[in-house]
Amino acid sequence: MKIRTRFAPSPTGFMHVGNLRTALYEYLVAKHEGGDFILRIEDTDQERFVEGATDVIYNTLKTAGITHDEGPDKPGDCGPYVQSERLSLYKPYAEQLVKEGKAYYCFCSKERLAALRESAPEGTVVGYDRHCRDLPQDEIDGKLASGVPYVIRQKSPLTGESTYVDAVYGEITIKNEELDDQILIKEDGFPTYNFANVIDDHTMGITHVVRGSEYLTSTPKYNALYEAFGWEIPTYIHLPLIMGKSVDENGETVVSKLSKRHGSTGFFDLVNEGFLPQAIINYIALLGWAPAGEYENREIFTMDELIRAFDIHGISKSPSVFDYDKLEWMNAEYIKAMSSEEFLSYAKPYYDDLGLGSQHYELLEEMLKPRITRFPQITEKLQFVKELENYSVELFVHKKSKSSIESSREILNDVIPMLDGCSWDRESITSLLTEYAAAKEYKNALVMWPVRIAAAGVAVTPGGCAEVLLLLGKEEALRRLDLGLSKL
RNA sequence: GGCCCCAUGGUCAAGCGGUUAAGACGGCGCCCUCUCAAGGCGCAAUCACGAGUUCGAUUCUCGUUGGGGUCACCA
Repeated sequence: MKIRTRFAPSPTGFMHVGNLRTALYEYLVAKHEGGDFILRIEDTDQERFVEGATDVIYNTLKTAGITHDEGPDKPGDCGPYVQSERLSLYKPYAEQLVKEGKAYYCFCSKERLAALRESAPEGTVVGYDRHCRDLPQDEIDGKLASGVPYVIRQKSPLTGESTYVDAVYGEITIKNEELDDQILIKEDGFPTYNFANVIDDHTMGITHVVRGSEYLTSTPKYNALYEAFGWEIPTYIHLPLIMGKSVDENGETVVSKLSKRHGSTGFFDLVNEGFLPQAIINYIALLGWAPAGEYENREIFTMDELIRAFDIHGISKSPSVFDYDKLEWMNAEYIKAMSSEEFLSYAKPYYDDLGLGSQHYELLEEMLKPRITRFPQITEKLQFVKELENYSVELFVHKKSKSSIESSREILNDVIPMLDGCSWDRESITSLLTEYAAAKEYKNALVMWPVRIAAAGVAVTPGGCAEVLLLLGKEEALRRLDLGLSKL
């Protein structure tokens, strides 16, 4: 049987990396077995409609490289793929259950339910008291006829226990008394998420339900529905949650479900900060899953490799903490592996902003590739090219290279006229400086340091002395060197 | 609070009765070096605790502790 999985986000206008990872695993589970991956939009909550939110979903999947086989924008045999367009479909199913005595009309007002909850003893939580579960038929008919608002509730078993097998967590058993008579159809006639989910998954032929572990305890309710209809229960693959780490007001480190307070958690937030979509995907693929066999210990994966290597048995059961440092490292790995063309395509906007032309591209790539972990860092790393800081003369003093004010003065004084007559290429500049050092019996460091400092005006530059001079151009470089000498 | 799940270094994690308990990120040190990186080499750091089972437990069972999840006319 062909495997079919689905990603069923609700359009909130924001794609959390946790949701993205779920989508990724759903995609991988299907594709590893040559199955289909379906996109379904769950928008039954009328109060939460967000304009343009579905576009965020499409764009995320597209830039993440997760392509669905069927969806609102890719018609298949199970459409429509938007729940709000399937509304007429759900109620008949619920009514069928009512007829069969597996569900019932409930006329309890929201006020009554709220009061019920409030009456619960301190520290406890109570569910619905099943007030309408066994109403006399004539009372039901009367209320229906006079138009009393109602919801349809599922009749959950009152005793015993329900067991199912999850592909990653194994056997899960829940006492039936823990199960509420969940609402299937809301007062507005719309299905609840749980109900629509089951109907859709079944009618769309979903074979493997992949979702977060927060559904572990409510799954028996889903199964009760499948059983009520006599449908085959899908394979469940529950995923461990993604956590974030933060420090509370007492300085204690606390771990909790990943949220905004842990930093950027939206896919596009991360992209805007300079994280590459492939790196993000690669990183989250490894958050909660470990490859085995020939792929064991491998860290860098293309999507095709992920598809080949993915295996349900490698999915972890315990929650994992999102580690921005590791993501950063991985992003750098992707940058280092880029071709020159690709690197340039990402870097060019920053070069343009700094006024660095194409004659510098090769040198810039060499300088930047091992030094940036995200492209936006280019601006800061090369700020010295754009403007010379009003630096302090103390910068010329460097203990390790033995550079001092005096030595710097002498060296700049000697070297400036020489550079003035020097051909402006890396080879020439480097040999001029090293030969000067050799002639004076100075360490290279002693002469390179002051030249670089005078040219850049900052202690840290992404490259050496010659590279800095080259980026500046002869005229500007000499102007800065003269300025530096005048400070000494 | 009831119920469910989880538990290997700071983090991601391999392990699936007998191992010197992998690897990666991060940290630290050394090398390289004009700064910062990158790269190379190396170091520190883990089986939460307590009972069992067993010739032998990180591994199996139970309990404790800790963490997470869940108890909506939200999805």
